[in-house]
Amino acid sequence: MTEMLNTIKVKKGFFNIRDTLECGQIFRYFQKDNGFVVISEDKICFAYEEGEETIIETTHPEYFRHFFDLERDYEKIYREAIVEDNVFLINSAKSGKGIHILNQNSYEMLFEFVISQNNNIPRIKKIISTLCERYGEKIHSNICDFYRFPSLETLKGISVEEYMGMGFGYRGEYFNAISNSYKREEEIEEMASLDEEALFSKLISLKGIGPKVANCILLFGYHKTRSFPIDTWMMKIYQQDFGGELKDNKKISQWFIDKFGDNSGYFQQYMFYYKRQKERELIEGIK
DNA sequence: GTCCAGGCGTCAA
DNA sequence: TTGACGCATGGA
Repeated sequence: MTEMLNTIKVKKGFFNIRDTLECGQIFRYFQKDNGFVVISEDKICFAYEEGEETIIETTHPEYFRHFFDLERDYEKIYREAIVEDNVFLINSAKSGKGIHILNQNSYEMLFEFVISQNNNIPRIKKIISTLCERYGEKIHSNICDFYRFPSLETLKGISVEEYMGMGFGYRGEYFNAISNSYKREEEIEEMASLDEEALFSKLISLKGIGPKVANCILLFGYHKTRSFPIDTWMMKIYQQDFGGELKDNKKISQWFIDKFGDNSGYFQQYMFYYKRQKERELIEGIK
């Protein structure tokens, strides 16, 4: 059942595929040849740059047009960032203006970001791909065969020991507890109708989800942009580049949301990515 | 070997 | 309410 590969073409000005994928919002992608393979639900695409355009090849063009958030005016967001009164934000926006916030599956985001806590990105990706290969449905496609993220029913059947065997560490307990606290996978999708506050409190009531992970799920799983994840990197930014003195992560997050409103999530992502890039450059410079 | 990672739960004070 | 601590694991 091979279907036709369709092609989406996007102007590169305010869409950069590498920055969008590498800015820490997605774990299910990898480099191949001159581009990137991206997996979501039971769908896959291959994206690469050619001249002034980004080309996305897929049998599900409508899905990935929305997935990459191509309908939104990112130039507007960028323009609103560069008139803010903070030089670090302005530099971040100039550097990362091609970042889009993806529209990912909220069920997958919820579980994947539980793995992210106190963990590094390469390792998060590795754990997720092991989980999918071992327990996910195999999907065939013209781009390459891949494995779907395991269903809720499947997750319920995985023991803590099996999670440990995949490198989950103590997060295995959380997967066990959270998967058993839902009856149907759709319950997680359906929470999209809640407002930020209600959704946030539902999420942090789950074992293993605190304010940081909840904010990531709000932003990356539900596209609620009035959210602002505070991790170790954003804490550095808050202290070093905004002169912040609050200690409580929840309060710091709220402080940024009060400042940036509906742009919070986008600006957060510009800055997170930029800070990590600068750090890497610094390390490269020392070598 | 040591430090740290897109933190959180627990338990004292 | 806040602060300290332990937690599994592997990347750098």
